[in-house]
Amino acid sequence: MDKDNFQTAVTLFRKSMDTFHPLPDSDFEKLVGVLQYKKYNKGEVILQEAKVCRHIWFIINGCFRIFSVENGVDVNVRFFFEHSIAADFISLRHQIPSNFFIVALEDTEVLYSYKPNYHPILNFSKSLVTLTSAFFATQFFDEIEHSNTFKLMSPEERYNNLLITRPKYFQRIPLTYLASYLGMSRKTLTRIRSNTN
Amino acid sequence: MDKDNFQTAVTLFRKSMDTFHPLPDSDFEKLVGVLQYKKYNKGEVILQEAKVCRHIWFIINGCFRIFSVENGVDVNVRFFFEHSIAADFISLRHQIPSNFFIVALEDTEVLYSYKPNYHPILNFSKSLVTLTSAFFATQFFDEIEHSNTFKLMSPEERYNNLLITRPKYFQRIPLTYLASYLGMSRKTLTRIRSNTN
DNA sequence: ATTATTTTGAGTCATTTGTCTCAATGCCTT
DNA sequence: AAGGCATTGAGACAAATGACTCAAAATAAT
Repeated sequence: MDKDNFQTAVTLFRKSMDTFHPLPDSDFEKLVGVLQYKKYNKGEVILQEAKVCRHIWFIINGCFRIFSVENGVDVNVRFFFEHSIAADFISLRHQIPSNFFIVALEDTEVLYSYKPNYHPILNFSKSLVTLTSAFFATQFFDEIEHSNTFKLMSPEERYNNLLITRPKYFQRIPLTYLASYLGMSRKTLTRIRSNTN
Repeated sequence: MDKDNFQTAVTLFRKSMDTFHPLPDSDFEKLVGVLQYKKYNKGEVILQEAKVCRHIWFIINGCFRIFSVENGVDVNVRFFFEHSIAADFISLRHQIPSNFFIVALEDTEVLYSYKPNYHPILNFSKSLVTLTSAFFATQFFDEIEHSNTFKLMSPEERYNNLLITRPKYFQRIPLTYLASYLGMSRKTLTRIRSNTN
């Protein structure tokens, strides 16, 4: 039943938000008021390139990938797993057309919200602003670490680093997709794996 | 006179903070209360590798580079110019030893602050939290764009992209340093610039 | 279970990139 | 002005990476 799914999802959502900053019940309830529950099938398109990203998704279970198509080839720039917040953040923030597709990599359950609905709420209380700030800070630090890998590490080191820091990626993301995420061709990734294995 | 320098710097600092979020005078004054003025000479070490980053710097004029030394070679991961906020943000946030050096690339004037002094203030009012949030959001978006270049672009495209988006870098940063920032060897950068093989 | 589709590993060959090196140039200091 | 250091461009060669390809293996669909 979808109502049950929604309640379970909201519980998970709160637990996840608490890791950024614990909210008073009243603030959290305001947020919940603008959330909706939805299921996507594997392969379903969540955001189309050239469209403006107007929603934000919290993933209950499953996975999204965000990628752009360069000369007919998918270049995956990021993956979103359960308990994380997904969007094209740049398109979402500035309400400009996205350069990317977002597609479900697995059957995926989400809570999602429409920007005109949730955005005013994020500015409602100091707690909610603090939550948002902690979210962006965390994302920023992750992204620094990620972009540093391209300067500090060889392809093989990036591979080994990902194996250690994100082992889940190798269980759930096809190597073809991981290659572009690691900034190398599939051939290079295969070479690294056959030397290391 | 240093007192004049401080006042000029504070005016510039306020203008810069306003681009994130305009603060009430009382909030801004609280911030100013924990700021100090300082000049660094070109080549001066601001942060030592393995030390914890306990300060944050606002650059009035000049430039810092942040880099790590890999097998005796500097790998520059980022540059900080005037009107921007510099630190090893990860070391600063978690108060863990830094993997990087920060060194002045030019004679540089800064306002700076000690974390135990400024940190409580950033949580003092909703406006200050909003400012912080806007800062992290901006940094996050910039870092996404930057890390995407390594997946979406060839070395030559990254070079041309930087030429367009950050022309200042080419006027003030030696090519040797830019090469590592662009994730390529100096030889490759030279080849691209002379368009030979 | 059978068929279709996706994913993967690997071979060949061309291209790109890196390492090491040296000399020319430019900049800073005295 | 002269000497010293930093920066740059480039040659020679080796190593790494990518494009194209095919077949085997794994997965999904009927």
